[in-house]
Amino acid sequence: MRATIREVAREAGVSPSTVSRALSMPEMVNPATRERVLRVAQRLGYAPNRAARGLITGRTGNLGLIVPDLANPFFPSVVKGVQAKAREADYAVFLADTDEDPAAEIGLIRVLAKQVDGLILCSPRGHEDEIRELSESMTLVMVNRRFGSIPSVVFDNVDGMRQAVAHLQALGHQRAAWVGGPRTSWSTRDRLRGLRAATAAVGMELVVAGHFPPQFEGGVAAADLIIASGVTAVIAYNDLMALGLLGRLRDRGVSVPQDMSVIGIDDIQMSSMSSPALTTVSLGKEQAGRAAVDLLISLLQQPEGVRSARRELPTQLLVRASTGVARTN
Amino acid sequence: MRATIREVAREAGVSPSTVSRALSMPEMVNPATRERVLRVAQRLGYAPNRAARGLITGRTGNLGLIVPDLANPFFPSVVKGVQAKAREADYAVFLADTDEDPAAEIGLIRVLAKQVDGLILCSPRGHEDEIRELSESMTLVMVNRRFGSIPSVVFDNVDGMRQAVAHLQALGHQRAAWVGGPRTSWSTRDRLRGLRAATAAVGMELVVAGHFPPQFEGGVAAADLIIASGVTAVIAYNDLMALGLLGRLRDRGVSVPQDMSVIGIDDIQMSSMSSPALTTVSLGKEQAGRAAVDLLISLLQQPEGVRSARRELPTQLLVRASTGVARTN
DNA sequence: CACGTAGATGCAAACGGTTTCAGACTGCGG
DNA sequence: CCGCAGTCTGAAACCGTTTGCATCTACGTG
Repeated sequence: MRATIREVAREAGVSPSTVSRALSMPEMVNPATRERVLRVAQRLGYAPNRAARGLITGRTGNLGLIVPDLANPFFPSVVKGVQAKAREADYAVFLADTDEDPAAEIGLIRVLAKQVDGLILCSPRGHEDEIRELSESMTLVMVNRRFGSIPSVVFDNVDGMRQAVAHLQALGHQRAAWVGGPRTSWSTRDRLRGLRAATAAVGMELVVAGHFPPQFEGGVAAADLIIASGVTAVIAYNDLMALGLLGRLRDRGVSVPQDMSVIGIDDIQMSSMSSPALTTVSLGKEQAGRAAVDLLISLLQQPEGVRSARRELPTQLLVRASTGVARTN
Repeated sequence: MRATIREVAREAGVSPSTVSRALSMPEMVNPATRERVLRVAQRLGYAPNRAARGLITGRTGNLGLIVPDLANPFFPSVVKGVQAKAREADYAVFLADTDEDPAAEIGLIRVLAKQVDGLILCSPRGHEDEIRELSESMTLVMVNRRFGSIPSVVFDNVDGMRQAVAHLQALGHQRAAWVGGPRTSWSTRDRLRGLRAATAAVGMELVVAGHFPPQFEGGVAAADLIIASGVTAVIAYNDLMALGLLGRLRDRGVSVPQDMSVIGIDDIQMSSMSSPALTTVSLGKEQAGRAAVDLLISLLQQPEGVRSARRELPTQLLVRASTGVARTN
């Protein structure tokens, strides 16, 4: 079927070793023969079998990427970034979706681990101990989570929350609510931490509404609590939930932004299309994917040096139509 | 690092061949030894190296999946379906995103082809000849496209369009417009074909607005043409475009559904969240992904039999708030 | 002219499995 | 006691590469 290195060798009148060298260590072979080999390889459409190569080199040329839920538009964006960067570096990407299930996550990591050089865990929900243990037997990078010395790419949630709070304060809000995401999500904790710091700094009161599924429905479910709490502004764990809030608030006759200001996080595409358009803390999602691949590849190339590295990406508040001057009673 | 078959063999006091058999042809080995081997394998955490196995068996246990654009929510859904089904069948999935670029598509197919047993091409934009040629050297399944005898999974666009037109007719519409997707998309042609048949059958006039990018912006761009055309209803190639239409219509002061009815296709999540909520032709996206994997695996298992197979999935009109009784002048 | 050296190439082993083939062992009938 | 069939098992070849080492050639040098 496909040409093998032996056929190329025979056709070019050299040994397989020479073909191999002509392709991967060009300076070790006579320019004339190299030229001849390359031409034959070209003609036969030869490309080395990566599995066979991986067998001996111990490197597969594959990356693994694990995400909690592709149905949340945040993740496809990250995947796109990973994909693009990996392709540039000539890596292929294995993708797995855990459906927000920590157990499935660990299982998938285990099975994928054997087929890749490195793994990117996007917003992993698994237990710290398990991830830490895995990180000792393979190189992995986390996105949207940080603990221990495991390499990671995260967003500057603290600054993002600071911007959001500053915006609300400028609009005269004095009490704001936080609608949290999954209990197992690191970023929900990190964001809440940032929010606490930011509200405390400006003397704003913060009402914490607890944990909800990180989906549209989660926002819908949280809305009535928010209305009852008497705040004039609400910040949601992500845009999907913020949009859910928006929907339910409208149904309840609470007009946004006159009666209530709503801020999301992520800047997914549809948040610019809602009505009112959603004010949100924008994250460089594709950029995070690319950064994770960068980090992973640099770790793979390091002989056995620093096993730790961290990147923190900036966040930016995008003011749209869902925030306004606080209602004064 | 990881246990090899030889270590298991030594530990269990048998030869590597026996270990191999104990694992993959259980009935060929004495129950007692098999038991012993399995226990040792379990204890050592042994799992066969798939690359090594693939080298000799010629099967990698991997599937490839190529999509035009993960940023369009249609595709993540399909990916999810593929992913889930593949995992059940113990296949790992390579994912690639072509960014709607036919050239990149062909390139990615070529590079992925060598590392997988089969390939799923979702809404491929490439040229028929190239795909046909590729299909001869490997097993592939297309989703959302059909030509020649290449195995495929498609939606029953004709019936979907029929339902949409029937709905519009019942509301009294006499002139409707079609906003097409990419020229290279098979389904845009297929849908238009269905639409032509359906409108002709009921004596409705159809205005074809041409081709637009299959994104929100494409719908925005098409909106003014639609308004100018004087129709009372419009059907868009996909929901993203329909949402773009909705947005621009509102900006232009055209109220939906009083002045204009809008129908999308795909039933992506956000179409139920827009205002007004979008009437759309719902497609079983995850189901399509699963069906494609099913098909692919059955093709792989066939000794060399029928190389062709087709599945057509039903479509269903979902009436929401963006369609209403035709405006009477 | 003998010799050391450097550059280019080939040989063969290795990677971690699977599979063919043949041999060892068992139990059984003659 | 021998032969035979049947069941298990092990040795070895193989998949397609890479790579350490040996070989060979040609060349410059003393």
